[in-house]
Amino acid sequence: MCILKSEAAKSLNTGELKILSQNCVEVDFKKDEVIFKQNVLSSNVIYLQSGMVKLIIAGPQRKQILKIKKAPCYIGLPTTMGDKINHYSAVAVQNTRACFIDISTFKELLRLNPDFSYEIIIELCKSELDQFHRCVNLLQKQVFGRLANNLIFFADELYNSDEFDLPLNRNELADLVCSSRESISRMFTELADEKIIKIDGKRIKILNKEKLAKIRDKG
Amino acid sequence: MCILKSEAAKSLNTGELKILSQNCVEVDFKKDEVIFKQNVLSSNVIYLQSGMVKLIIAGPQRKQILKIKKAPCYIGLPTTMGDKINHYSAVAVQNTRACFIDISTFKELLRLNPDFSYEIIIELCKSELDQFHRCVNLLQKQVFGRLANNLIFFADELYNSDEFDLPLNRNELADLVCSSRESISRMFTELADEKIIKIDGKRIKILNKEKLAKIRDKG
DNA sequence: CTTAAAACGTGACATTCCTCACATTTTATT
DNA sequence: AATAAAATGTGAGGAATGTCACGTTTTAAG
Repeated sequence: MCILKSEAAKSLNTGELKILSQNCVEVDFKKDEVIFKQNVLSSNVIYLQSGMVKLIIAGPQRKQILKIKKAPCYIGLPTTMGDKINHYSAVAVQNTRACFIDISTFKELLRLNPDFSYEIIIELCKSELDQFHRCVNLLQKQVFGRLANNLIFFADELYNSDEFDLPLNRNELADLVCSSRESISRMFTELADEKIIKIDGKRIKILNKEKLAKIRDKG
Repeated sequence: MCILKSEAAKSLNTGELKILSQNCVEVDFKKDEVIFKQNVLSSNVIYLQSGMVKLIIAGPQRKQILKIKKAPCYIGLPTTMGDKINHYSAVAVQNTRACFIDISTFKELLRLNPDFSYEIIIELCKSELDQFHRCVNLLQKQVFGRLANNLIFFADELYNSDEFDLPLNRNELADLVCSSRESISRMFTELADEKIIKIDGKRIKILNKEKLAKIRDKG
């Protein structure tokens, strides 16, 4: 049963786990499949078992990739609990397995088990702090710094390796750092020219992480 | 007792309210006084009884005003529960009365009362959704749109009036919309020239709200 | 009331980076 | 393999806006 692996679920007892297992459906998604959609009624809390997902919001001018999340984690907690309607979409960037928990079941568990609630509260708080930092970073740095920031995030947080396949194409990278496809292209070639990264299509290898970190930090 | 007025506190019973009242201190702050400070150990959840507060984070290049919050509300919930150290500061922008709740008391209440936990969860979720929208707005709009957005926010959400005294000076407005003092100045004069607003020092009167809303929406 | 300090307004200039246009490469489809 | 479609790279030009410099106004302090 999927959610068993969740931190928060450790605090559930056998009876509660049974409730959960009876109201929880596992679904597989292929790359680019939509897991939930902005403006649609939200009725499930989703726990990612495996894979990776991008959260996308339709902004006033263009779409914006809010963040990329890797299993294991919850997705859509704020949008499911915070409003009746989804405020953003979730799309698989790899093959992904997700566990859909009915919202009333989830609420029931929160009510039954304060420890579970507590874990969820901590998770929400951390996520909001994270969001503050991400936002300030995007706002105050120039495109170069924002791109470097994300490349290092990919290497350190998503793939645990300095060589990886980009989870996004150039257009989506632009949507992630709020720039344009052309600028991303230009910066990639510049980073490659300076031997900071090596690029081959979607394949990225970070050659000089100190320099890249300097670009990230200087903005 | 201050926190009685909180939505979440409605779910507390008499015994729980007693615990709360015995571990809760009211403090008054004058304009510009610091309520809590970034990078300092966080040990209290704060409930604003009256007044108004700005949340400020030190960004990579400059300071950033995350948001302005008006009583009654909690402040610092994410930063107190999400980490040991404050990730941002809170400063009064008016005379403000705040209720400091010891964090262990707060956690105790969360554990005792699932309804209270639930209310906090909902509040955190809404706040994160809000933060997503604010962030995307700041990222995708030009300075004009961001400024217009905030002027309308001041009028509609903070003061419930189209005439008000700005809670921030020009420099702080720049920190709020991530721009420069000079740009804010120039935009104010331009908005005044077009008879969209009337300015007299800190006093602002919105003369043509439709036009202002158009500027906000067009970016 | 006087004076210093802070806040504010405005012009000139430089920089970042977006947009448009088009060529090239890669991927998908038949 | 041939063709279409999508993704990518690159140059030129322009718009938005930050920075610097300086003058003026407002506020605070003595």
